Amino acid sequence: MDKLLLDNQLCFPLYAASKEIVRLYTPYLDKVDLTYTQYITMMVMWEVKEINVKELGNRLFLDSGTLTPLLKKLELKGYVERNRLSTDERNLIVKVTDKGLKLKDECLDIPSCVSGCVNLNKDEIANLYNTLYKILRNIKEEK
Amino acid sequence: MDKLLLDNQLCFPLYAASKEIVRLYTPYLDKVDLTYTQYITMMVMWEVKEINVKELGNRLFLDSGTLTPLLKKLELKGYVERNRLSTDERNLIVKVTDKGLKLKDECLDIPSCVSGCVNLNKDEIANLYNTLYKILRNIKEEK
DNA sequence: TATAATTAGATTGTATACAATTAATTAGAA
DNA sequence: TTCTAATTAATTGTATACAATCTAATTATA
Repeated sequence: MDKLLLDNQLCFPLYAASKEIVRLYTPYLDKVDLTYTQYITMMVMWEVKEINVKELGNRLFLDSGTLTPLLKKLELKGYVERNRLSTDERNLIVKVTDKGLKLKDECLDIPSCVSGCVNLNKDEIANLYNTLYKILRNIKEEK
Repeated sequence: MDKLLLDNQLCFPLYAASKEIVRLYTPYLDKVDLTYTQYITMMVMWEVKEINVKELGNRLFLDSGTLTPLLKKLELKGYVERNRLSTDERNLIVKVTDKGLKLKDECLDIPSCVSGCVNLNKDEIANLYNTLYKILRNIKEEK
């Protein structure tokens, strides 16, 4: 068995499926002028309202090299504010604006639109979800 | 149930796990001077020896915007040759070189190194593999 | 056969990703 | 307290990704 055959890789379909699903989001995200990465960033902001870059990066598995320019764009669009924490100026606090909160209403239908295209049954969804988070936990533990 | 909560997304752990696993490859791929995308491209080349950009893109779920610069880099490293098909000059034929074939020997241990870190059992691997390819098939059908 | 339509790659522009480094700030130890 | 270590973002550089456009080559068709 050839371990270097593309068909024998687990990572490749993961990589490809991830990209293809993100691509499915594009037409819907275009309508609200967000990229996929900006969209998941806003999800965190809708949930926590306020967070520093470090913790945001932990949740999204992204570092400041990705987040700094991305957050500047979200700030330009008026969805978040960026301010240093007065008690510890190393921390940049990202805070969702009213406009940012309102954006959520426009995104409500996006998840169902995309999940329709992926077309998995409930068991497959649950198993996939659990396995993916198991992978993420395993990798995080080894750091 | 909040459909726009990050924890309720299926795409997000897919996106994050994909990135994290690709990152696991990096130290091993650095040793053979390949990026992950270059690595999966070489996998196809090891299998088929010769292919045009279009078909390569179909297999890898990548387009010429990604592949053209990537293939030029692989050519610079001496792993592939790029030549137009004389019978139809629109086609660029990518052909693996002897040096490219030899590279495979240096990559033999990479899959097992990475799969060790992911740490899933056989059933989980099989289920994940099947579900991911089901997603890819479903998305491809809808195009 | 002349022209329109199609096809295959290449190019352009925008937006990630991430390693490595830097800068500013704070915490901690001598 | 003073100076070193650690922490947090920002920056730099390289490599994807991909939509949109462009160019050249080929095919289809009126």
